[in-house]
Amino acid sequence: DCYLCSIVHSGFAFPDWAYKPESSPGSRQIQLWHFILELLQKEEYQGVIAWQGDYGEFVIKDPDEVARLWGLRKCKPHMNYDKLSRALRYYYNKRILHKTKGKRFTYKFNFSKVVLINYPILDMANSPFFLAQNHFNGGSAAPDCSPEVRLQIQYM
DNA sequence: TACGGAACTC
DNA sequence: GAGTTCCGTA
Repeated sequence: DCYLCSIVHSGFAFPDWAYKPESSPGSRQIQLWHFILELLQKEEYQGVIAWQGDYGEFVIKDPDEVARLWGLRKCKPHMNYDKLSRALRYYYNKRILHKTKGKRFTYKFNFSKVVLINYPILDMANSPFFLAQNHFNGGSAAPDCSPEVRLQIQYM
């Protein structure tokens, strides 16, 4: 881990506010991208789904298993990767996710969008802080941080 | 494998 | 609104 990552890991936990399910009051049901982040957060699923490559990029290493777990959560015993991936594709227009072309089973989160969904008042796109953070991301201060660590740093 | 329309459900 | 199911297309 890089220096900043180790500080963040030792001092703070990743804030739930970045993706808490309660913040979508309209639909009580768990959202797929919440579920994906949930799996990504737990080390026991690293053989199934894991952060890999660019910031926000993750690979579904075992599509059948991810689909099975998702089906379990939603009580949809006939869930499969074909159906799950259709749901992921609906996130493209919403700008929550996009596909990493050429890389099999690889998608990428748009984290500024993910935070905006839960905390629209932050309106990062129009804040000077967002611009400063962009500059920060361009630098080499935190080259090896996972997206959640990067998010954490943005709000330190 | 990956995409996106269409009908359907909750 | 957020998927689920099914399917034609590349």
